[in-house]
Order: sequence, then C-alpha cells, then structure tokens
Amino acid sequence: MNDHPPGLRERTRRAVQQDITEAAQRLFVEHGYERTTMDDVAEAAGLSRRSLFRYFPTKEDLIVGKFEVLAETMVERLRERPLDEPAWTSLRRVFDLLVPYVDAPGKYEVAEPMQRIVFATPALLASYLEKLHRMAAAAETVLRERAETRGAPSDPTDPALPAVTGAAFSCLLAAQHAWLAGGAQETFAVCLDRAMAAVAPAGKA
Amino acid sequence: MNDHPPGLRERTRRAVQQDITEAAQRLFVEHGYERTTMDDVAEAAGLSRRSLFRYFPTKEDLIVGKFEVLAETMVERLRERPLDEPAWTSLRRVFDLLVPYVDAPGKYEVAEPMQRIVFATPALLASYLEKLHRMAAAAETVLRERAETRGAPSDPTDPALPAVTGAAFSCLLAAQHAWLAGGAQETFAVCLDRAMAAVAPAGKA
DNA sequence: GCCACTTGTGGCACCCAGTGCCAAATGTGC
DNA sequence: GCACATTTGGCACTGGGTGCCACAAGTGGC
Repeated sequence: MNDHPPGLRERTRRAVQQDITEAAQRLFVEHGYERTTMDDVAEAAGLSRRSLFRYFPTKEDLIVGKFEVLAETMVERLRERPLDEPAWTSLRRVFDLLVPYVDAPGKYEVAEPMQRIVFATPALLASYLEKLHRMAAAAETVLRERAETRGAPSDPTDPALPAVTGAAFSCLLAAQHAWLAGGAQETFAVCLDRAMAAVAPAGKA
Repeated sequence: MNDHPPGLRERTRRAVQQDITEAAQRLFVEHGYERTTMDDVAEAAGLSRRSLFRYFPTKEDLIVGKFEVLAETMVERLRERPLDEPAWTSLRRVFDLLVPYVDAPGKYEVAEPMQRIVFATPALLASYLEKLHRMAAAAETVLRERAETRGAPSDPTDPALPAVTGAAFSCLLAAQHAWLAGGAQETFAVCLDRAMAAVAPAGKA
C-alpha cells in the first residue's frame, strides 16, 4: 500500500533497528538471554528503555521479530507457485526463502548462536513455535484459496489441509534442529529435503 | 520411585490443586485469561498469592500444566507398543491417551471453552506449542531407542525421525483445531484419524 | 528563515508475573 | 504432650511491559 522510495524517516528507523538487534545479540551471546535485561540492551544500543520498547514491543522480538516480515513474503511466494503443484512441493519451494537466513556464506557465524539460544531458552522457543504456527495458518489459508479456485470442496472443518501444512512446518523445524546438531556440516537445504522426504504425505490435500 | 498409597499430605495437595484450577477456569471463562490476575485467582481459590505460586509455578500452568503428567504417561505407553510397529501407528495409538481428556461424556463442556481460550491467547498458545514440542522430543527419544534395539543405525543428526514425530504432533494439533472448529460434531478420535491419514508418511523412519 | 504540525524521545509512575526470605501456623512422628 | 518438618502468607524486590505527558526534532508551507 505504501511504496514510496524509502524516506529518510524510514531509513533511520531501520538503521536504529539494526543497531539494536546487533547490540542485543552481542549481549545475549555474551551473558545469555535471560540474564540480559531490557535496560542493558537499551544502554548498549544508546537509547532509553522506553524508546527501545517502541522498536521492539517485546524482548522476544529482539530475536524472533524478523519472522513477521518473512511470513508475508512466504505468503506472496506461495501465491506465485503453479496452481496445479502439490501443496507439499509448493511448501518445500517456499521454505527456500529461509535458506539465505541460515547458511548464506558469512551468515552462519551469526545465525548459528542465535538459533542455539532460541532452542535453549524456553520462552524464546515458545515464541518461535507460535510464530511458526501463525505462518502455517497463513500458508494454509492461501492453499485453501488455491484449492478452491482449482475447483475443490475444501471443508473448513476437515483437518487434512492444516495437518499437511503443519507437518511441513514440523519438517522445517526438524531440519533446523538437525542442521544445528550436525554443526552445519550439511547444507540447511539438504536437511530440509531429507526431513520432507521422510514425511512425504500421500494425499495431495 | 515413590508409590506409597497416597498419604493425606498428597491428597490435600491434589484437592487444593483441583480447587484452584476450577476457580481459575471459571474466572478465565468469565473475564478472559489476560484480564484475570493471579491475585484474582488466589482470592477466588481462598489462598494467598504466594502460596498459589507454589501450586502453579506460572500462570500458564493453570491451564496447560496438566500436560506434564500426560507427557510421562505418553512415553510409557509408547514403550509398550510392539517393537515392529511403524512409528506412525505407534504415535496414533498413543494419542488415544488424549481422547478421554476432550470428548469423554461430560468433559466437553469444560474442555471446549478451555481449548478455545488456549487458541485465542497468544501467550497460552505459545506455551502449549512448547509443551507439545517437548512431548514430541520425548517421544522421539523413545522411538530412537526402539529403532536401535531393533538394530537400526539412527544417525542423531538425521532429521527424518524428528520430522516424522513432529508431523504426527502437528496432526494432533490440526485434529484438535478441526474438532473445535466443527463444534465437536465429530469425535476427536475421528478428526485425529483424518488428520493422520492425510499425512501418512511413506518412510517408516 | 519563521511558524504551525506531526512524529520520535525519554522520564515517570504504574501494573503484573515471578522469586527470595523469613516468621508464624500447621501438620507429623514419637 | 513435645520436637520436627512442611506449609503458609506477608514483604520487598526484580524485570517485562504500558499509559501518560512534556519536550525535542524533523517536515511542510509560506
């Protein structure tokens, strides 16, 4: 709705946001997530606690906040997939969006400790799982629309579609976990392929 | 380790716990989860805030706490399944443990609003998803052990097994959601069957 | 350049979940 | 009954998060 070339306002905001995440991640790696307070982050980022909360509404968002944007991009990509493609394949292709986030050259050193922190911190893991769940729900909606334009019944009370999309996201999570456990010796994309091949639903839903 | 016949101590504790959950659920249904404070619950249950936190370490546990026990029972049941049974089938059978919690006669009126609250409250949903994830991890461990006693390689960095167990739990979640959406016109067990049939992995992991 | 106007900032007080500590009450074993 | 362990509740404190408000800073019109 708003595609002005990014004004100065917006750019400084993004810059500050970037500064904050970097400062926060540094602190989290150094002292641990739970032992780092929002005051610490604010001080390290050079702004007031009150303003910090205007950039990141919750502490969790300092880490898992970026998935908000990702979810939207994912939905867009999903719409662009060929209409006759099986849902499972579409989802696999859409997950490629995550790849640059984890094993792009150079990104690993940053992404890896963050992911470890997420899996090690109950509150963060919970928040992350919830975000994934919302992404899955959004994906499900798109898939349902597509099924209908293709001319399918798609009973909203039938658990088949949510089950399949949910399973796909479980594979995503399993792949992420395996990638971490294996010390990133394998590509994330390879882990993802393995995980999704292991489940590979029969029904095209 | 401790199977004394439940002493008086333990019994009163359970009774109080029961009272608290009932009071809490009543308040949650009446005023909503987030607008109900722990002080409110304490007062309604007739004990001090401080003691309330000794029975339920977090507010979320007032609702999703019971899953702790459930997870243990699930693991036990999983061990009792025949060794040559495919993981997917074992998991389906184990999920039957949940059935009495949701559509036992009479339980519906209590279980249904609680589930709605969980799905409607981000914090609760997150907490619930995390518990499911832990259950899945526990199940995965058991399945891995079983695979090994059966004489299988089971590389701990292979995402196949976690993917399959994760997918199964996704089906569980989808079934629950569908059951709620359908106003419980279908049995929960039926929803579960439908969801798991829709995914039905090819590899036996 | 000044003037209105909108937007971002920081400080303050506040709410609520959760914890450590301690003294008083209450139950348990002998 | 007494000595002991456990439970309880009060209190003060931490930390995440919000509403409010006064003030600074960018923005646009002239």
